[in-house]
Order: sequence, then structure tokens, then C-alpha cells
Amino acid sequence: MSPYDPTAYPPFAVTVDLVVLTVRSHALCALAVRRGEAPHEDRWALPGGFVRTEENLAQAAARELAEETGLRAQQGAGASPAGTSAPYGGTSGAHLEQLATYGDPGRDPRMRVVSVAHLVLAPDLPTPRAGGDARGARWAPVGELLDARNPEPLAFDHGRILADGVERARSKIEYSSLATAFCPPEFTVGELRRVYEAVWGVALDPRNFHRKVTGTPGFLVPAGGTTTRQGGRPAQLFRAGGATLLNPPMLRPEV
Amino acid sequence: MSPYDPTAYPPFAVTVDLVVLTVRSHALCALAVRRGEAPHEDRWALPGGFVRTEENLAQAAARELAEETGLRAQQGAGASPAGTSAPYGGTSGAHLEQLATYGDPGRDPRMRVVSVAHLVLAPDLPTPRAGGDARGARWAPVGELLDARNPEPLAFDHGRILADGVERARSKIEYSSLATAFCPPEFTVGELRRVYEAVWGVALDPRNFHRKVTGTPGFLVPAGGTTTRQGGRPAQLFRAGGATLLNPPMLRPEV
DNA sequence: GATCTTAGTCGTCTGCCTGACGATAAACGC
DNA sequence: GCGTTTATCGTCAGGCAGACGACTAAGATC
Repeated sequence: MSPYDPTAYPPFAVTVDLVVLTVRSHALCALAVRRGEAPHEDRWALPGGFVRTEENLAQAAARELAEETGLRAQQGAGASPAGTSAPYGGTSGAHLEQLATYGDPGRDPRMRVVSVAHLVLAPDLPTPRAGGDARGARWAPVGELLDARNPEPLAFDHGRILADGVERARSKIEYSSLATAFCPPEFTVGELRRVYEAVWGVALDPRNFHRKVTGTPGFLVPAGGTTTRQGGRPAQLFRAGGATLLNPPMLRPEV
Repeated sequence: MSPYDPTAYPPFAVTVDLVVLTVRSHALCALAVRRGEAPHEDRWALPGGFVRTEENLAQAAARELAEETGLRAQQGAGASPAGTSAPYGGTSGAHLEQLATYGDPGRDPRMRVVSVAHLVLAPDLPTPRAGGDARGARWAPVGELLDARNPEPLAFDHGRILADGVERARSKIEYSSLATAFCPPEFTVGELRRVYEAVWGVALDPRNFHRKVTGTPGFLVPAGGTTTRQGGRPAQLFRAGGATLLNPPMLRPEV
């Protein structure tokens, strides 16, 4: 077979962009970096970078994630649309799954760039160092980043990508146990509830929530201790169980 | 701003591949084409092709779809992961949404190719003509294409892509009204039920199904006639209503 | 040390939805 | 007419979620 004629197809650059979500102080936050180079120099954007020749898409996303946050990724089913979380028992890894691909001709003024966005769900982390070509990095509440009146909207089409990632996270914690990816290895029912409340932006009944999560087989396993770090009566500590799919799902209240 | 230095990133080719699903004679079928050129010449594959410079990903998918089937696509929310169907009132267009992106380094022996797979749901169509560089085209039951004992498995990683697309379709008709995309503009409750049965590969209770779909506001609107094309008592004809999300969802029986 | 505040946990009740049917209706072929 | 096929309406029991009462156990405050 002869080598493929490179004039027969248009050349593209392929990047990965990351929507890294976490919950801190009762708000859903995303990782944003301040760009250190053109285009959109000095504007906030999602972390990301070019895919290298020898790596696949998930590896590129994991590499960028490690470079920006030091997080090891627990990959879901890779490119699989219904990316299920790999079984794990409370390591400090974050959940990583492919989100969607964005390739409009004008989205990057330099050249034709196709970006494969990935979604990362991580427990609360310290403020990241600015890595690589970024001038700064911060956790920003998604409501603020997506606010149409924000004087510093995200660069490129990253606002759209972030919105898609947030919507994916919101719907996915309904029918999977992925909300535990926002929690430390051991957590209480109340902490898990505050994750749902922050991601959905609603208040949930503590009693019904407790009944639901403790009554779903395989969702939570007791870790054997208690904590009072939230104040009030000591709460039992749990670890994420092996179950990945919630059936019946956790219902998101209407409006 | 100076033009971007093309030596600073590795060049990729970007393609779209299509998982085109339909229901014919009670079986979920996918469109397969016989390749007319290397690599994998004469093997069955999913339809697809290179993305052109001036078009976005959804446009490329719609163009390939038209070239292979003559179908006009009703695009969902494009790259949006929760691609919702555009509102429409019974045209002959098919549903199109982005599925996932596949970019392992060795997936195409010619060069580094990143493929943005799209999912198309279409009503029953005549056997397509072989378009472009294909030697042939056919509707094949997905169970047959994905059977590990099939002596003619799909080329490249198209088996994996097809499996992901089928799983997406199976889960999506649970909580959306997308099953109507498999039906002609006017259809009966029984025809819709046979779509669910073919996609899920299960038998559903006609009485409970009827109660569910007619009781969900906005799912179906009466078209004002009846038909006996399925034999038996005449059935009311319906059109797809405006609702896209089914809440509560249609439950897929276990096992 | 009594009391207040904050959370966590266990129960109860009611309404909605689903699954498993029975029964009836309206066409067709013989 | 009679059996067959498909559509459509009803009934009933069980499961689950929302609303909410009651009790428990820690730290904070007076």
C-alpha cells in the first residue's frame, strides 16, 4: 500500500480541552486558565493543548490534566458515549470522560482546529499552579463564568463547551454514582447531598436523600467511622460502592 | 498576529463516520458500505469521509448522509452532548447528532486520522445506492454486524463505533421522544411499540405501552385518521408531538 | 451546666406510576 | 359465522418519591 497522498485531504490540528469541575464552598466551580499567548492573550479559557503523535485522545486529556492540576485521572470508558467509571476504591483520582468535539471552521483564528473536549470531575483541590503557557489558573463558579454579563467571558467557544460539560455533569449524577467523584475518599451522606445541591443548584430534603442513597444497593459502603467536621451530630463515613448505575435514578427536582 | 507555525503541532486528518440506524422487519439495522479502496478494500465499513475545509462537523455529517442515502438531516444540537432534536413536524428528515470521537494512533494504517462519529436515526428506507467510493451498500441487522462470529466484521474500529451508537440509541429512546425518528410522519401506537421492541430486543406489553405513550403530554398528537396496514382493528394515526424529553422515562425492562 | 443550634437518622403517610393481567372492539380471511 | 389479529379501556397491587414529624448527638452560648 502506498503512503496516503497528503494533498487529498485538508490538514487539521487536533487539541483536547478540559472541563474540570469541582465543588467548593457549596458552588460548582470550573478550572480556568489565563492565556499566556495569542490568540486571546490574557483572556480566561479552559485548559487544553495539542494532541501528540503517539498518544490517543484520552491519554492526551490525562496528560493535560496532570500538567495543570497534578491529578491522576481514573478514565471512564474512553471515547464511549456512555462512559462508565472504572471500578476503584477511593483513590485520589478524578473521573475523566470524553464530552464532545467542536470543529467549526472559524473557532480558532490561527487555523482549522478540532477540539475534543473532555469532562473531569474532581474532589475539592487546592488552587492549581499555572502550568505551561498559562499566566494564571483559578477555580471559578460556573455561574459566574457563564454569566452573559461577565466582562471576561471565556475565550474561543469555551463558554459553549463549559455549558455542555456542566449539563452533562448535571444529568449524569442523576442516573450514576458519579457524584462521589466530587467527594474525598471517605465522606458523609450530608457531604454527598451538598454535592448534588451545588451541581443542581437546588435544596434537597436531607431525610429523603438519606433514605435514597443508603437504600440503593452498592452505592455506598460504610467506612466504619464517624466525623463531626460539618458540625452537629456525628455522621457515618462512607466510601463509594462498586455500583456505577443508579436504578431507579436520583430525581432532579423540577425548576 | 503572525500565522501559526505548522511545525509546532502534528497534522491530523479529520473524518466523520456515520452510524445510520433504522428499523426494518422488526430488527434494528445499520447502514454498511463495502469499501472500494485500500485500506480494507472490499470489507464492510460505516459510511463516512473527510471533513472539508469550509464546513463544520455537523455539515460534513449531513453531506455524507445525503450522499449515501439521499436523506435530509434534522440536526439535533450539533456538538451538544445532550443533543436535543430540533422541533419539526413530520418531514422526512432523519435525526442527526454527534456520537463520539475516535482517535487512537493506529486506527487507520495510512496516517493519523481522528474520526468524529455521528448517529443518525431514520425511518425505514429503500436499500441505498452505493455512493462515491463504495462498491455496495446494504442495511444489515446490528446483531449480525456485531456478532463476534461474523466472518466479515466491520473495518477499522467501526465495530466499536457501531456498538457505541447502538447503545446511545437504546438509552436515548428511554428518556426522549427520539423513537419517533424511526417512524414515518404518521404512525400508530403499535408501530411505535415495535420500534422500541426492535431497538431494545424485548417484548413490551401493548396495553401498558399504549397507556404510557398516550398519557405523556406532548409525546403524540392525533393525526386524525386510522389505518389497518398492520392488520387487525384499525389503529389511530399519530404524529410526533413537540415534547423531546420524556419525564418520567420509558422504562427498559431488565435483562 | 442548661439551653440553643446544627446535623444526622428513623418513621409514617399519601399519591403517582408501573407491571400484570382481564375484557371488549373492530377489522380480516375462511 | 368464526377464529385470528391488533387496538384500546379498566382494574388492582406493589414500589418509590415527596412532605414532614420525631428523635439523637455533637459543639456553641449564656
